[in-house]
Amino acid sequence: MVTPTSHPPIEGVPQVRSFNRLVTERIGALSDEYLARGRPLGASRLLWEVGVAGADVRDLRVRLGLDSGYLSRLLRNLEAEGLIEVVVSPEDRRVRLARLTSKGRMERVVLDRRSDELAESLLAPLSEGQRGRLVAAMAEVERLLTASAAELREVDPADPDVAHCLHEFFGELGRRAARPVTEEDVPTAEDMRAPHGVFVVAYLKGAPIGCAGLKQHDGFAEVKRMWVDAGARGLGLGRRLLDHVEGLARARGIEVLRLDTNEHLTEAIGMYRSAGYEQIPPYSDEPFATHWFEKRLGERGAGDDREGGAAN
Amino acid sequence: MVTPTSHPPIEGVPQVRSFNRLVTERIGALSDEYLARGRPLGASRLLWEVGVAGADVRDLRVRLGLDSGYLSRLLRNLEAEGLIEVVVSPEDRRVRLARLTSKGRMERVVLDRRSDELAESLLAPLSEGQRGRLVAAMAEVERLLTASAAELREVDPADPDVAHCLHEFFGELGRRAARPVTEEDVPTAEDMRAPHGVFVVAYLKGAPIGCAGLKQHDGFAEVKRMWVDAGARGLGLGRRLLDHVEGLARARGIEVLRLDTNEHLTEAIGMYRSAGYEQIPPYSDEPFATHWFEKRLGERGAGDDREGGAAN
DNA sequence: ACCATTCGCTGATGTTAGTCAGAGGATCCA
DNA sequence: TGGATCCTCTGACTAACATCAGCGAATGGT
Repeated sequence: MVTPTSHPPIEGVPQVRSFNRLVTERIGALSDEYLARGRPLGASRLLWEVGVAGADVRDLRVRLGLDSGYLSRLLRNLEAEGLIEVVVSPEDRRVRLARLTSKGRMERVVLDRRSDELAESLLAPLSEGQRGRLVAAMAEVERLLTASAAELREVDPADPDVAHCLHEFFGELGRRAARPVTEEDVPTAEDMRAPHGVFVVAYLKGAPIGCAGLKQHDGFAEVKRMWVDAGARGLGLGRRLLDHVEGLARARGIEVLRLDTNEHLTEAIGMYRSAGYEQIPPYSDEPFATHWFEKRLGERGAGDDREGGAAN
Repeated sequence: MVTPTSHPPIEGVPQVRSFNRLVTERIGALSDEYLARGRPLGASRLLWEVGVAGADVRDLRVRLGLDSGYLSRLLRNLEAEGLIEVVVSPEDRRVRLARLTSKGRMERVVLDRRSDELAESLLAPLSEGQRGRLVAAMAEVERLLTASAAELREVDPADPDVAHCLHEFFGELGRRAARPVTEEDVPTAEDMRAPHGVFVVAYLKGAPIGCAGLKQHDGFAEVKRMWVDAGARGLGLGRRLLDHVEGLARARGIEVLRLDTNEHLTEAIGMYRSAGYEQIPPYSDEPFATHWFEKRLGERGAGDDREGGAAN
């Protein structure tokens, strides 16, 4: 799935390797020590994932990425310890529901405490100032690794994930522009199906968190439905989507990209400008459009050195 | 071993926990995927540790923290794959020496490449600027986690680690002061044995990387032999050692601390001043002493909130 | 009413990781 | 020279972490 760019060497690889080594050793070893309470670590994780609200077994399987049989066994072990109980779901009697017993809830509290202690054991030896810097640096690493984990995929416009994205997109547009948007106002992405267009969805841990579409016209192509989930902003994902779509357009020999947007989407407008788009007169009559932009795609230049054009 | 401070809640615990979760999942899962080349991960790690120069089995056992029997088995597996060969050491025929065959060296190169690819796969989706920030933040996390992993232990002055520290200390002192120091000039730490003093050594991964001693006199105590290994500077270890020794002194009811130092140890002098030590007239005639300092220990105040006094 | 599918469970089986006791040879020290 | 110690290996064992095939009950679509 991941195709590391091969030719231009990426700066910082040794530092990343060194980080990986240190962090997996230190954090990994400590986690075991703190969290395996006489129980296999997998069971502790499972206990945690069941959570106070309970969860159905199907979800747990997906979340933890476990084999159905294996999970079943783990559940029975926890059940034997009296920490959880598994009952059939009232809605679908094939589905089973795991939830914590009161003993299980107590154990979960203990686990929570142990997690805190693990974190404290890392912070405790440091001075006040060092702690602050460590926490800040960890937050930065976390943000950027999250950004890096986002994956772009070309998706068929009929995919439910596309509908989700468009729904969110128009929902926000309506809110920002203070114009109510009903279900029927939300268009499909059928006009961006295969030969005449592409629809790209950004995923994080399997959930769609952004999108962008490309629609070909005569002599130019149009970038449409640029959206990034509110919870995933600030990760540079919008720019990445745009770069990706531009790469796809370039690969198809397209030389001019256009797009329209709404005056209330200020961050988007800023991003388009900084990506080299210039404002042009209206070329469409989309309901929400207030600003129109255009960019000539030259040869791949500086700043385009990622995502490998049409790859991924 | 680690005793998390219990009462004053430590800031940043949730952030650290979140970081731990993300990093173990993301890096851990990726590591497996990239490095387990059809071989158990442990074997790959071992192959790596044997290294181009070869290593004797005893060292490997310590470095990887493996059981003697288990390691033996792993070695035989690698041997069966034709990746290493194990021969008896010429110096001590009990000891066995593992070294890579040419096939093993090639495999190690592949492993190296895979590690690079792992790192690249994290960096590749990011923009130039994000990469720079990620690498910088990783370096910061690594430095601070290393600092946090350093462990202070009270050690008997006869321990060979103490000799090592003093040797390094006087070596550097001689170099800085441009005055040759012979083996005989290096004193022992016998005057800091149990009831009349303490000697504290800082360890990182089992290796001594710093020290500080406390010697009790009438009416005051003296801090002596403050040293931090050149490779471990900038981690705040000097200050931590000093704080720790002050805590020990306080616990013994000592109210006045003195120390002498040499004009060429400028960082140390800076640290003493910032820790509240004030310059006083000479009180000793140590060969290298050029500056003398004193600090009155009051009640534990701000900035002393770590390491829990005499604990650890 | 039927069939395909979904869901969870069970049994069989395999690999990885790790522990423990002790054998056997080599070395060190008194 | 004789014990104590060191180093490695073997055999026996265990726990954790899976994978796979198939069963039986429930469900949804036609």
